Amino acid sequence: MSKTTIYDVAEAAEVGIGTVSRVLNNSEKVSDETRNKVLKVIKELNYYPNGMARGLALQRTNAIGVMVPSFIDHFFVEVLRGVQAGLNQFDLDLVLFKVDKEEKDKHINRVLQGRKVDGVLAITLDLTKEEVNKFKELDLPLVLVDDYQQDVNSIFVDDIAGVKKAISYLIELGHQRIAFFDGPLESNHGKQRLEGVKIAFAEAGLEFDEQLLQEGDFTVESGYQSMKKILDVEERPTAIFAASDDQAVGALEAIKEEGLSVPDGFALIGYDNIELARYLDLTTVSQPMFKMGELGIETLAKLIYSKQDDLIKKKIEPKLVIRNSC
Amino acid sequence: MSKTTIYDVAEAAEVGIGTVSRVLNNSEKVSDETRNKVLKVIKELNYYPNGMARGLALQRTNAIGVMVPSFIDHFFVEVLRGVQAGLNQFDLDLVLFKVDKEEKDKHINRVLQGRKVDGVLAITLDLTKEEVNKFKELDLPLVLVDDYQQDVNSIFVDDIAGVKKAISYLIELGHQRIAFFDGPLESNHGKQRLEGVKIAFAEAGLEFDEQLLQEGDFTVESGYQSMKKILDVEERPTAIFAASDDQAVGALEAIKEEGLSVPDGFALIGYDNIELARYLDLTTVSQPMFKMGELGIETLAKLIYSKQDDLIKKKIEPKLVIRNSC
DNA sequence: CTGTTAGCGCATTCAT
DNA sequence: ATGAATGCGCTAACAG
Repeated sequence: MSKTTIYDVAEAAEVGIGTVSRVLNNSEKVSDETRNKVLKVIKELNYYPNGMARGLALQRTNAIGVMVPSFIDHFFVEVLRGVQAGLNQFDLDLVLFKVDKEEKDKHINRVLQGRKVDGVLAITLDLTKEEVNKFKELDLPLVLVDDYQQDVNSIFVDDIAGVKKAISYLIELGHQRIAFFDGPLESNHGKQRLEGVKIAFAEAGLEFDEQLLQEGDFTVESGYQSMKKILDVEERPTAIFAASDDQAVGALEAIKEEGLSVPDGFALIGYDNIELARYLDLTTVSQPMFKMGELGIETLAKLIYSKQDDLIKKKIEPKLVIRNSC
Repeated sequence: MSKTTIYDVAEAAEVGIGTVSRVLNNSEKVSDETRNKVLKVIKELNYYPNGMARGLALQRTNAIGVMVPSFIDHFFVEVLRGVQAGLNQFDLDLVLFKVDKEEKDKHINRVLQGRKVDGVLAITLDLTKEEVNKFKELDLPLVLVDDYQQDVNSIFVDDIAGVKKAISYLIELGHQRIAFFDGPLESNHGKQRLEGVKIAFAEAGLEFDEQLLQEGDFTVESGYQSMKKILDVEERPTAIFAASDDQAVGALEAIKEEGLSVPDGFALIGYDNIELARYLDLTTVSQPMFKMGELGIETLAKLIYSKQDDLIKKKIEPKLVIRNSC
């Protein structure tokens, strides 16, 4: 029972393997009679075609790769769920590749050259132009999710719009001194979000005090440290805007340690709308993560299986979810 | 540049493809001179072997499959992280298969027969004997994670011990009427945990009031509904033990709606120790999810690549994490 | 030590 | 409509 091949089926059905292959691939050129005969044998023998062999012959794997940073958090889980939901419409396998920042090149090469997938979804990977080019050279379809690049298919959220919504809201509430806990300034998100902050201030006729900018890395610990520093500033801000909910959570801890609370001591806004935010009653910028995953694979599938080659870009609008932290 | 094959390398290096294959597979039987020559060409041409072809020839894919329920929650994410961590030691790809309860058979067959993986990790899948047998018939190594079966490799947590710890703790605190919100009674966990509850009561010389048993499905909504029902019972319990943290969260909501709180209105204990539990200050039974994932792939790798065929079973002890919800 | 050849399982011409 | 032959890219056994 260990391995039924197309030859076994052909023999049992008393036809050639070509015919079996045809019914397998729904070719029209088979008489109903033989088709049924073959189908019956296939069922009896519980036969399924070997994926590797089919891949080799077809030059197609029927699988898509999803590259994610080694750091798996709520964000990716949501995106992954979206990917899976989208995957249901197609008959594709999902290969998960973890990409360490330290060994980015090695990991990318592996995905690229192993040729085990027909296309790749790169989630929040901050790929460089050079890295993206490798995909082009090898003609492997690529879609960036939560990342953006000039001439690459991208599904991304309008960072600047999201940030502006948050800052504007705080300003409306009367806040003028607002601290901003950003992610790494060399990351796309870090840059974009800082720019958004500046724009929002400018549009309100105010100026952002760079003293109140803290560079961090989206983690709880980072938010905690940033808040500690802000508490030491001579003229404290009245509001905190964190570039991730995790950072907001960290900030909250530091605020509590100081004997203060939210929103009385500080107004606080996060980013991402992770599940925890609801329980903490944290106002935050919501990113449609599930949707991004879904759109991502839909886009990729289109690229791969309908040979579309025009650039596909989808910008998604984030929403401000207002709760009681400011 | 689109496709460099072993033939291109052989030609450029002026050797036969056999030789190239040998250096690729670190065969000792190649002179240093030719080896270096080939290696140089490989680098120049940026050549990587085609995974499909290699898989076909070797009857080995260098990938492992992870089957997960369609319902992806915190629990699974932690396990997956463990899997990835463990995967790092080996050079394996990870193929993720979602298994719908409704189409279990179809999905399992696909994994089984597609033959795109060398072995499978089945996480929290409540596989039947029959399903497990399919793997045996096809000689595809299988490791159950968070699931148990007589003669299958399994990494599992001692459910009964975990439940006993929770119930005993409540009894110590003086509670006698304890409601239990279980998962589906036809699931392994559902059965085990209920049994644990009964044992714990028996050992304390008490009897479990079946009226206080609520069957649910591990979700927040389920916990909410169960709590609603319990609030209608004539003689209310003083404590609630939920079979998942999510259920505990749902119960908490219902308790709050009733104008009561925890631990004053009810003592509350959850199960899983998800991240949220910490923030809710919820006492809960901790399952080492990350560890389970790590152990799972370690076990699987051993089965596949060192041809061990003795049954491997690992029982992990859960811990009671005491916080302030009771 | 190295080149050549025969599969691995399937899709796809090319004949018929 | 169908069977036989060829190739997908690679490994391994076989000669030399």
